[in-house]
Amino acid sequence: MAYVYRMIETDIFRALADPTRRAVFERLAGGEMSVGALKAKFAVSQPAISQHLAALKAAGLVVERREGRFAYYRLAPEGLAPLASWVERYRAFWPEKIEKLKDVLKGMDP
Amino acid sequence: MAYVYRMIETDIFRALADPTRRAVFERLAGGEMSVGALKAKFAVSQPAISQHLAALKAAGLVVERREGRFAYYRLAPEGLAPLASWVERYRAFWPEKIEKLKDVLKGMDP
DNA sequence: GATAAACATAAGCCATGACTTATGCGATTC
DNA sequence: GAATCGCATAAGTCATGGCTTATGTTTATC
Repeated sequence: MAYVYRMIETDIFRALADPTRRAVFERLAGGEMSVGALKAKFAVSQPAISQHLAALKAAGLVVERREGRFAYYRLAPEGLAPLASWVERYRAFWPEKIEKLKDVLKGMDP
Repeated sequence: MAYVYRMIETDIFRALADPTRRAVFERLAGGEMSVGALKAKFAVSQPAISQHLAALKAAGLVVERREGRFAYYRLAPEGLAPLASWVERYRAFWPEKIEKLKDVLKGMDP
């Protein structure tokens, strides 16, 4: 009976822990993309992209849309909800000034 | 010149991706703890705990306080700021109703 | 000052992960 | 309908990760 419940947070953290895979996720923030178009943006093989997408999909972070022989992937941002929730839980421990730091960091990112 | 800049997000995601290590972090939310006290809460060896703490510390998620031969660790919740910032960036993509889902999830966690 | 306690570090083991090339499979094109 | 395209899956390789059992190292105890 051990380990009956998989922790979705683990899947999400793991999916986003790899820099390439996280970059794929971030790319998709620009809009829906086919696997081939996505592959063109990275220095890895097509199977590698497919494998990353499968991991992101399993974590609930992207969704697939089939159209003929093409597969289009787009963000499933609601998949981040458990992650946001997890972080939120520890926001209670933050000193007030951290809120400002967070805003600064937000501004820093492209 | 490649890979000069380490991504702090990667360290944070990686640190929290392991269930045991994340559990250690969550434990520390209950308050400062010595390594020995922490070890008593988990079914792993003392070196394993020390290694997890080292990873969390390297990611900026906990801080160490030395007192004689004891080492006390406590949360550095501000270390979550880059993570919160990262999530925040994609909150823009969320549908409105997700905010409610997040609250539900928050209520579910112990 | 020798012993023990609390913790960190070293070294080794085994599983997993991220990548590759090779292959399969449905959809299109000729 | 044979060849090609777009993608997924299989299989293999190499590096990394998390764990273990030693082995320090520093501080307290006798």
